[in-house]
Amino acid sequence: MPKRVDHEQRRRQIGDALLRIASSRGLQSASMREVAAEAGVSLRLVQYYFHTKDELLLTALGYLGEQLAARVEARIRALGPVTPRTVVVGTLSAVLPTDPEGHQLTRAYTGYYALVFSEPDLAERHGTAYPDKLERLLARQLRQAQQDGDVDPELNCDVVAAGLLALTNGLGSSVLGGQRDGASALAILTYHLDRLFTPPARTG
Amino acid sequence: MPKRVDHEQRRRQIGDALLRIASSRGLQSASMREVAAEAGVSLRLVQYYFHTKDELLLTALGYLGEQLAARVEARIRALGPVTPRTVVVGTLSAVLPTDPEGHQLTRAYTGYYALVFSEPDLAERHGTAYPDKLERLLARQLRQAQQDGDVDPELNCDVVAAGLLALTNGLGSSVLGGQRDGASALAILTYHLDRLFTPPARTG
DNA sequence: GCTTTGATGGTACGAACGTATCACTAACGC
DNA sequence: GCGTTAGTGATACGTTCGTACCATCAAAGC
Repeated sequence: MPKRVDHEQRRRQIGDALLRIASSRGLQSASMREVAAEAGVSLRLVQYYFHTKDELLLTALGYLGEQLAARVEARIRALGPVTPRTVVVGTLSAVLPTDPEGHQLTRAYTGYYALVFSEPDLAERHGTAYPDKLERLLARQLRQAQQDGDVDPELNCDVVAAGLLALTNGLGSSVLGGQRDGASALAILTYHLDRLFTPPARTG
Repeated sequence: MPKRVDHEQRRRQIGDALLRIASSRGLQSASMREVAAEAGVSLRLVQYYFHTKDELLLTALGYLGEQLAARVEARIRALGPVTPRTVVVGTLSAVLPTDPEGHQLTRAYTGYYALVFSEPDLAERHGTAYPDKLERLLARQLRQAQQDGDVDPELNCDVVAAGLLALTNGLGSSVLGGQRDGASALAILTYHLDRLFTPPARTG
């Protein structure tokens, strides 16, 4: 055997190069040759570690998911004590492209989202359950907040959670589309979250 | 001169073929050859009426905008008397993929949205002001509703309008992604609109 | 009636893509 | 120490793309 190279490290290096391209020039500019150049390796190397392009795309998508999960977790922890409100705010604000990392994540995810339309079978080989899980987590936190008296008990948590996630995704799209910047998107999200987490002022 | 053909009609025929492909197989499957086949004409014809592919894409995007505007207008009229509420509900529900036409529109728009990431100069040659105009229209209607006493006067209409549009776009994306169907997306939108258009129950 | 010109068909060209093939290098097993 | 094999390089193949080129046909102008 030859040089004994760490395969996982090499795969990460190449997968990260793909994600970098996806967030800068767009995912569909991420050809095998472009990825190889970005990673500083030869085209053959990319083929060697990923037998096909679909395998590369799927693997990189996995890395992207890990990145996002770590970002969400870091956000929540940075918000101090873990309460339903901090979990919801942290999760949603982490998804928003408010900083370069968020921008990169959103851009890459959008690229994958668009890719599914042309290659629907790609989604089947990858658990698309991620948004569903996020939605259920948000709904659970909202129900807890209701019990804590921080959210109007008459609200339908499932519907509100779905709405919050859709709102955040829509805001992210508008930022990527250049319609507004990350700060104002975050302000809009915060406005709605503040309204949500204020108990109904029944005394006027 | 030869057959004296109606150019505008031919351009529509070809542009509509592109939009059909965009909503069925995805916009990036809409090659010049595919469009020609879908329109039932030769590749040369497509080149004749659209000197370049960008011109075809831009023209078809214009047709798409007209289609959406007509749909929005029809929705509002179908809701009966023109009030701020019917305008807001009609506009947002028209954008949602609740029926085949809405599905087609959303799919095509999503394709264009994704295209802008790889060809940013394409957006510059096309007034991207459409979402902004929609947002301002919604904000105006909300302010009117506030004056009519149908909406909490303490709400920030600009922020709420932006939120509603983002919510609707996010819901549309989730439908296209197969996460939920158009009916439940409409239910979520309606839930939030109902909450918005109910004056604050200050009397409990 | 011939010529000009708008409309159309067929096909070729160069580039980029994903993938496959062939050749070579260097380290480990025995 | 030498053959086996993991790792790497260069390049070729077939396809698809946008676009360009050449030929043809038919209607209008004089």
